[in-house]
Amino acid sequence: MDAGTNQKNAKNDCTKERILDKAEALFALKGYDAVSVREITAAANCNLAGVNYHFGNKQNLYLEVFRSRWLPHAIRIQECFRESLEANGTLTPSIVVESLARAFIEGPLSEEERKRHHRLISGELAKPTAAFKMIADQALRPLFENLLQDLRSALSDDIEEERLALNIFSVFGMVLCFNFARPLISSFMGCDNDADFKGRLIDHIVEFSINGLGAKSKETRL
Amino acid sequence: MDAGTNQKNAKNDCTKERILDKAEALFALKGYDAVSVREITAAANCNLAGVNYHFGNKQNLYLEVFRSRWLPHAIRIQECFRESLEANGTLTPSIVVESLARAFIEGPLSEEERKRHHRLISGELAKPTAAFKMIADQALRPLFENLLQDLRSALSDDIEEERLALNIFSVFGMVLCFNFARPLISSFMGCDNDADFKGRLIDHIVEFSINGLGAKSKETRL
DNA sequence: GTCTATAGCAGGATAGAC
DNA sequence: GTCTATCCTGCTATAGAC
Repeated sequence: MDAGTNQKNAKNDCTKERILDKAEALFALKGYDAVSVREITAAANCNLAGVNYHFGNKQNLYLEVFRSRWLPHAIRIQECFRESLEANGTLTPSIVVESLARAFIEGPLSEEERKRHHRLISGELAKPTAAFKMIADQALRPLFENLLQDLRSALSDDIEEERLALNIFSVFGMVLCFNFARPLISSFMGCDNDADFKGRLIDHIVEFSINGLGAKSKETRL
Repeated sequence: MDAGTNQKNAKNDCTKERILDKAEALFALKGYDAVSVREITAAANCNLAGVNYHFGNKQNLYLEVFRSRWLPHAIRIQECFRESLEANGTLTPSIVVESLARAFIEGPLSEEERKRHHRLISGELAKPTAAFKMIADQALRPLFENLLQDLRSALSDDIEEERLALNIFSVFGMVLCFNFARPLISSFMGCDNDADFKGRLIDHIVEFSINGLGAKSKETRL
């Protein structure tokens, strides 16, 4: 399928990398406990013992999937977000929200990559494992801190810290939910889950959020 | 712990019910695949064979947990929501949103029940099994259809159907995310996840949503 | 670095006594 | 309806040949 032609793949498309690829796909699809090492090695077309040789045990393989696959994808998404902010120049609330929504819903990843990425994080949010601390420290919290700064300068600066944080989680919650429950949503709404729907989704999130955020900059009560 | 004294428990607090109770708790805590039948029967203080005798197999036990535990809780939450709507008389957007958020975040369930309830549905949203169809048909879709009606009459009635549905998912997404990622959120925000925080969360959701919704009734473009 | 072979154990499920 | 005893499959992990 993936006809990698660069030098890196020529050497790296070895057993270890194939195992990581298949492990990522299977863990995303079925969750840690539902996937066996046998299933992974069979899919990777290598021997059962390969996982223990390269990663020590199944747990470490799972962690390595997050370290070497999930995390780089998260960083690409966040870079896409920041590039969009910089391309726009001034920070307005709607630019921040639209850049964020677009990076996560359309973003730099392929559709398959995006799906795997979100299924992996969904699993960790639902039932955190050792991988959770890593992704919280290295991806989620830095993003949260950046968003705090971005929105603080985009909104009036007398906004209460807690309200600012709740605003971020509201926007982020919408983005996450629309990603992770999108099949349910398009099924209930009776429309296709295609690129056009994604675009309308982003428009909606921006519009909905700006009004929610916007009111905060006008009022000083509480 | 649970000193049930009514007649129903006197007869029903038998092996079958104990298995269901422990299965609900364990499936919520660790997910289907990570829980063994041995673990459940040990917790329920009964024999290993009890699960197969009463439920046929592990899958059916899981389904029965949703049928006999999750679904009744979902119905109690929705009843709480509708009672709140009726107690308020006229349907305004803020009454609909506040009633919804309150029913799901504070609601009629105990803290433990609520936690189990949300962990079970999170697991099904992340990795749907046969239980998903049941809860979608019998709980999620009816709630969605009711909310469509409620909000249509609370907002201007020339609102586009898709926008109405997206509004519902936005509000619902915030409620779900604040439930299911609340430990993460209070950790990032550095505040306790107590009753007072829940109250502020509900206020925030209402305020944020009303501004997001409100704009829709003013504009007719697109 | 990759393989075969296997140890050692935990899983779901069943048969049959009580 | 509950128990014991057991089957058998599938799992992770390891030892050791190549």
